[in-house]
This record gives sequence, structure tokens and C-alpha cells, in this order.
Amino acid sequence: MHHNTSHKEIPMNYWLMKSEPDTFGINDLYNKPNQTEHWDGVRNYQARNMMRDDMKLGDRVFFYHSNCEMPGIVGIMEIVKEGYPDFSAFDPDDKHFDPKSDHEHPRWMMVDVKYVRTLSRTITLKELKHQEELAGLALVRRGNRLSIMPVSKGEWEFILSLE
DNA sequence: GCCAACGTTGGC
DNA sequence: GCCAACGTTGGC
Repeated sequence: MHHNTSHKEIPMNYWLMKSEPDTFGINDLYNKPNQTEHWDGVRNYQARNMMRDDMKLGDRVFFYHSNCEMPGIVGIMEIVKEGYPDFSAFDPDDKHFDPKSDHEHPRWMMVDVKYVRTLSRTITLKELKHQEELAGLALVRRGNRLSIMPVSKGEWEFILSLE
């Protein structure tokens, strides 16, 4: 068997990230310079750990609008910078300031995301909840409040097939 | 605006 | 380490 490590494939990861469109929606990302923004303000350890440890360059992410009239998946982004300290935690004037985080020992992490595209329609939470194929998706599980969650390749492709 | 379902904090 | 109190998330 011939081995060629230079062709070793790194599997792409898929994610879903929530944001309130009144605060930062997909159009806000679209209008950013280079259509890129840092995903700051996450103050949940599980979500932080995923950004710190698991999100890799090139990973694809569903942009989810939460706490709004029509909650659902509205677009796709890409990870363009892997986990690094969330500097909004250092700023006393920032809404997400955390006195327990500093440059020496940053407690919170973030990634940079880049706009890829807007879906032709919103795939609503209501609709996602009705799909047997998505029963394992954290988003539709009872009481889920995670703002960042993994999506399997199968779930990713299935969701896009609904578009 | 209500409130269930969380996660975090801090007294003990 | 327990757990009550509190704050937040986010659908509805």
C-alpha cells in the first residue's frame, strides 16, 4: 500500500453559531470590511472550549438568528482565524467585560469568521425541529442554550438540502 | 413580556 | 462539595 502523507486529508468540521440579528445579524457581517469579524462576547465555557480547541481554519459555520421574529439558519460563514483571546473581556467599558480575564491569563476566546453566503431563505427552527434526521442536533434538543455547537457532516448536508 | 431551562456564584 | 439564589438565554 502506497502512503503519501502530503495528501492526508483533514476532515472539515461544521458548526452553528447563534447571534441576535438586532445586535449582529448576517447583513452586519456582510457589511464588515473584508466581510470578516471577530466573534466576541461568548461567555460560556463549553462554547469557549470549542472555539479554543476544535474550530479550524476553513471550517464551515451556519449563521443562526436567535431571539427574533423568525429564529433560524440564515447563512454560511467560514472560520478564517482560529481561537485567540477575546479582548472585549479586557475592556471595562465593554458590555462583556470580565475582571477575571486579563492579557496574562485570558479567560475567554474567540475566532474570526468570514461571510460565505446568505441562504435563499431562512430555514426556521420550527422546520428544523420537525426533521427526524436532525433529532441529534443540539439546537433542537430540549432546553438547549448553547450559542455555539457542532453540526455533523450529515446534518450539514441534510439542512442544506432543505434550502 | 413571560418563563422554562439552564449556567454561575458563593455561603456554608 | 452541596445547593439556593441569581442571572441569562431564547422560544413563544
